[in-house]
Amino acid sequence: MSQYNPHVVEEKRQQIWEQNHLFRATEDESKEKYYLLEMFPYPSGKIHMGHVRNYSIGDVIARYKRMRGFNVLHPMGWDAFGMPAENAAIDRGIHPASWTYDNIDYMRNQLKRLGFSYDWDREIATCDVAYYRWEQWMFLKMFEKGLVYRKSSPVNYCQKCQTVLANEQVEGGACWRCGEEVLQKELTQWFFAITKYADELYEYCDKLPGWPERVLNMQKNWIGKSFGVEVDFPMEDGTFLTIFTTRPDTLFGVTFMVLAAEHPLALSLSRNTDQEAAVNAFVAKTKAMDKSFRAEITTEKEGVFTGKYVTNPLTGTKVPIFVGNFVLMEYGTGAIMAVPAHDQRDFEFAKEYGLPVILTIMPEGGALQPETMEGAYEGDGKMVNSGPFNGRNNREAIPSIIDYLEEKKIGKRTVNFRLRDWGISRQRYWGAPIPIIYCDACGTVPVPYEDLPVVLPLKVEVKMVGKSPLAECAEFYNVECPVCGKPAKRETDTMDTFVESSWYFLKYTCADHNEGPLDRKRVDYWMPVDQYIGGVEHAVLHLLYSRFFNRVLNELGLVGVREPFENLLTQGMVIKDGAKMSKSKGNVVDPDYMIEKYGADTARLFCLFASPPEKDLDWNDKGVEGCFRFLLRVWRLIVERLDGLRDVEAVFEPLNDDADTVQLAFLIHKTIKQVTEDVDRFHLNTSIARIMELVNGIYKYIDKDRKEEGDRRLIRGALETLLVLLFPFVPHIAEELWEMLGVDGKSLSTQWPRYNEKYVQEDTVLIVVQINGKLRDRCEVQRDTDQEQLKSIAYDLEKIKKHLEGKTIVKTIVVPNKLVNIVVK
RNA sequence: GCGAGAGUGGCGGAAUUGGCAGACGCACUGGACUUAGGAUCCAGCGGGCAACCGUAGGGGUUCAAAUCCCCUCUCUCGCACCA
Repeated sequence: MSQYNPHVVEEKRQQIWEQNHLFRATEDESKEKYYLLEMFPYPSGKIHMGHVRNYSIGDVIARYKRMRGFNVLHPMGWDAFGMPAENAAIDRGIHPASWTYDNIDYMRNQLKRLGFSYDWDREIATCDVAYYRWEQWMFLKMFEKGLVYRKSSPVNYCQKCQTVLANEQVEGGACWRCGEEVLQKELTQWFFAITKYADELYEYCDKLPGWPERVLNMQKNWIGKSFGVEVDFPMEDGTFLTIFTTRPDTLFGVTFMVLAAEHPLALSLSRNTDQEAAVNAFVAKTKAMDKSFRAEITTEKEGVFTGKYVTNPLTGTKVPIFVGNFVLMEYGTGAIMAVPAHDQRDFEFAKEYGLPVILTIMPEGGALQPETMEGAYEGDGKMVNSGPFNGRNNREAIPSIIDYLEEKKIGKRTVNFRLRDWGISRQRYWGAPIPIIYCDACGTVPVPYEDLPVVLPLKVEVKMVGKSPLAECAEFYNVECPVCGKPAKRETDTMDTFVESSWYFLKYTCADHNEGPLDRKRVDYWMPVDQYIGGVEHAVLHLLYSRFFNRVLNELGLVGVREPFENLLTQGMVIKDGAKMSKSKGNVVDPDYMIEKYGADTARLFCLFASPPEKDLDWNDKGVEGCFRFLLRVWRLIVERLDGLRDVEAVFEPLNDDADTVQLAFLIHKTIKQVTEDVDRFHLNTSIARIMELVNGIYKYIDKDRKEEGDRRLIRGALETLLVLLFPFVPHIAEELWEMLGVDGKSLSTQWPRYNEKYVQEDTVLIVVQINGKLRDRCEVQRDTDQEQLKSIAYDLEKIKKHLEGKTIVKTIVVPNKLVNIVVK
């Protein structure tokens, strides 16, 4: 009898798959397509368990969908530009390109050894010129449409990575990649106008039922849509100070105004007044303050009077204008109306500077006094001190207040977003060059389409100098102006690597297409992605950028759909000893080691079985061993009985009335049903549990020596079913055993089994008998026994009789085929 | 602070709709086979001698609640002076 040797089995199967190009996808209008995508990895060196998990989940679905008859696209590639390649170059003197391509070779081999069913013919690496040249093309198109622009503004800067970061790449004031504190720097940078799509990106969150609520909330939160009103407060010189507020119901309580230090009026208002020196000093001090410190909620609220006043357009009251450290120039108009009675920040500021507090909302049944308040009242209630709106509920009054403001031309309805444009300039080498030329005479000139690609030069010394290494490469940046022919300079910044990942899913659909950016016909065949699988860490990065980019490409006529990802599954992290697996924590389990010790099938099985895909997975070496043992058990189940089963023809129903035999038939069909339903809703862990139960059931059945022909045929049917169900999860061992069984003319991987309704529902059902909702007994009865009969059966049970002694039956609830509940007093 | 999600045996986790709580696996205990067992097989495995009690805690709805509602606590994640 042959031993289970995963290495031999896996190598053999993988060779066969590769030789036969089994996972190659071709566009075929006659078949229903299914585009399954897992987030592509960064080629950092080796894959980690998070990858194994992500791709194991994906592979189950890919194989399952193929077995269900779908034309499946399941591609893989490399998010190959980025900082670590440069760091390796600096640390070890290896060129980023060779470091990257070596890693890709190694990791591709790892993925192949895990047996994932990718169409490797469509593999892409984003650092290939053939890829990024079309990104440059897209950049130029966006430039023409005004969707990419250059401006000077304060940007996030990581000292350690020596580059600018997008807002989405700053996590709690620190660099998302290295954790270094992020500084603010005034720089001229390129931006993608993602804010033009803010509203649509926000509103479509409600049209993505296939996405996890959590991710949609994070996106909505990030985009930050808020409804309010812009109100013009007249100033003494006849101009207006415009503010944005979501709380027009507190307008009557405004006692002062606050400008951001960066507000254009901050300095000009006090010019040539007594307050000038104080304001100048305050503005200088505030601007110099570290942004993350300034944004700290606990930072004390400070400000200075500008010497000027505005008039409250509703009350006619004169209120002073301050410059304050807690107002953000980036949000709204950079100026606020302050209502200390109903906003805690304003309250603190008012207390500090002795400003009045006017109450405009009274809590239900309350009697707040401005003099005795210890904090702002931010709840709802009845409006007071509010002229015509007195007595109304503040929330309900808001629409009519805004109507009133609009009518009087004091204000207008406005929607404000938190989202900022996406800064994509990176002062780094290993990225796609931005196809722009600066000419003293002609200004900013896009590289002509016929001059694309702007190839990233390989002969560049990579080092950390605070600017792009390309800025030191004269052959690169010295060019002729495409317009006037005079000497000009190339842009030396490269694009954020998130630009590459914003459209890679489109490139897969037509990876070999080089005559243009994308082959619309093939794009439209495959798009949208039916199922996307990846980590939740990209909820507001990649997943938001991609939605934006896809819209732009849709408008450029390159894609038919507006939303790229129909369904999204965010898998949990891999945890060990209470912490995320990571090199720095020293708790990593190396996939190579797992393959070496147990084989790919075991590694995959454990990742799938130990927890449901969307939850964190707690790594457990003993659990891995259990999975290996299970595969051994399956192996033995078949191999030990091969001789007696090889020439038997499978049946999937009992050929005699033997109770055990009938039961086995039921088990087969029930397992098919449950596994199908569970895989369909991504309950992969319970699918595997069901299959384990099937194995246990088969063992139990064959425990009694089954000599009868009919019984043997059913065993054969059970084993075939088992292997087919196992195939998406552990394809190597399943296929190997299938071959050993010698199933003529039937392919394991093309047929997902169907269950027979007849063997899913038994003729008898177990009825639970409760008294006052507590389980007292059970009994087996014929399916669909009528209610009255059920009642009398229940009353007749010994245990029930005992419990009923001396009690009065109030009523009896009968749930057909399920339970009887007797209510007694 | 705001928003979202979660809390079930020693552990990972089951329980489409309110209807047998703890499937499946790990760990553990006992036994069988064995020169040996870290292999395999069999049995047991929430607590309690029991009646009973048990899904973070408290209240409610219901014939019936892990599941629905309210309050409290704890944890995780995201955003955080966003006006």
